[in-house]
Amino acid sequence: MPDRRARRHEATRQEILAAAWQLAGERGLTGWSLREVADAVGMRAPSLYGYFENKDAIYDAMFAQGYQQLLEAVDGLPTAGDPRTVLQDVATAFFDFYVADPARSQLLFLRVIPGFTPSEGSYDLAERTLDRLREVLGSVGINRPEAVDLWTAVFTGLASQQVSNDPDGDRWARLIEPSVEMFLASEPPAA
Amino acid sequence: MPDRRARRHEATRQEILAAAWQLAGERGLTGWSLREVADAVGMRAPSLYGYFENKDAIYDAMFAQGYQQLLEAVDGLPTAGDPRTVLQDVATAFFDFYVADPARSQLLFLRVIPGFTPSEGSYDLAERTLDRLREVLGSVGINRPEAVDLWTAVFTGLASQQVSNDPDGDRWARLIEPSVEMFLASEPPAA
DNA sequence: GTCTATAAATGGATAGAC
DNA sequence: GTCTATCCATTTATAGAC
Repeated sequence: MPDRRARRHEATRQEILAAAWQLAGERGLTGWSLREVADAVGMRAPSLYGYFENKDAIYDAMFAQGYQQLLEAVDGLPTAGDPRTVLQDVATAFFDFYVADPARSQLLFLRVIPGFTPSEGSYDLAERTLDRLREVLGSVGINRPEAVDLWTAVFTGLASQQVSNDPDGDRWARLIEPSVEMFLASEPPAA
Repeated sequence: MPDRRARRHEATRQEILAAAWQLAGERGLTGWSLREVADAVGMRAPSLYGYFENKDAIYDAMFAQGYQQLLEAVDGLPTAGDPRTVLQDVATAFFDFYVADPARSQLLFLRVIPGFTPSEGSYDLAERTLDRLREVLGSVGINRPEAVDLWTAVFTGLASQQVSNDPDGDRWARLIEPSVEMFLASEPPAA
């Protein structure tokens, strides 16, 4: 068990990240400054440097945290069982995750921040998340690498269109089910 | 025929836009300043204000120009004929357009710039481009609005995955043809 | 039409006191 | 661990001379 000081430090880090997420959600992924984050947690900007080396380190922690959240969302899903049901569930979970926080999705799935590259550790987490998706799809007989790539393209595409072109509606959300059917028809699960 | 002065003015505007595209391509859509654009065209930053009201006006002109380019790419495509061929052509044309300039694609298809909204005129151009796509798809019997939405989702998805996850390869490009087949199987062209 | 000069604000980041 | 003070660079944008 870590000592009190280390835990307090970690708690403050989380507060800072929460404030950054909030601002990113309100003003766009790149639409906030360190001063604003500091204000939001009741600090002055220089104090942030006791918790993060620089702004990119905050983005990196957000990147890792975002994939951690996605990993948990995918982990909570049932595997095996009726392929149609499993695929609808994972498709819906991913879609919901994507549209729930468009700024987060830009950070995780698009290359939007000039000069920012995730650290090796954060990137590993992204890999593990994709591995977990492969497990879920594999559990219902979707194993071809090309099928997995097609799956990610279709559902990032649906979610991205939803966010960009109908942010308050469900124009593309309604296409999740037909998309799964389309996918299943062209990619019949192997035994 | 406009007088020499107006034409020179327009030519300089185009030079400025070309420089902005170049910088956006090299450093990301938001990774450049007015000063750098000015340098690239051999001006000082304040002189740009003789051609564009502000930076967002440059983004707006780029937005319009990008959709103009897409419109021309779609207009150059054959309509009618074998549905499979027509759809492969339009899918490939769109995919190539998207990956040819990821910064342009972020501007046109994603909401990446904090605070920027295209002007009404520029947005109209985007609408006309989508109308033209509807014509092409309609020419081979794809008319249902949901089918068009699904089409845009699938192919923005493929292209976006290609750019973000395999920028120098063809991992998702190779899925264009199977995706068209998948789409056709689930959305048989109406007579 | 382009320049110099500069405003006015904002940004990330560091030094050093407490 | 947090602060004040400040650096230093950068940004968009304007005023006014040439």
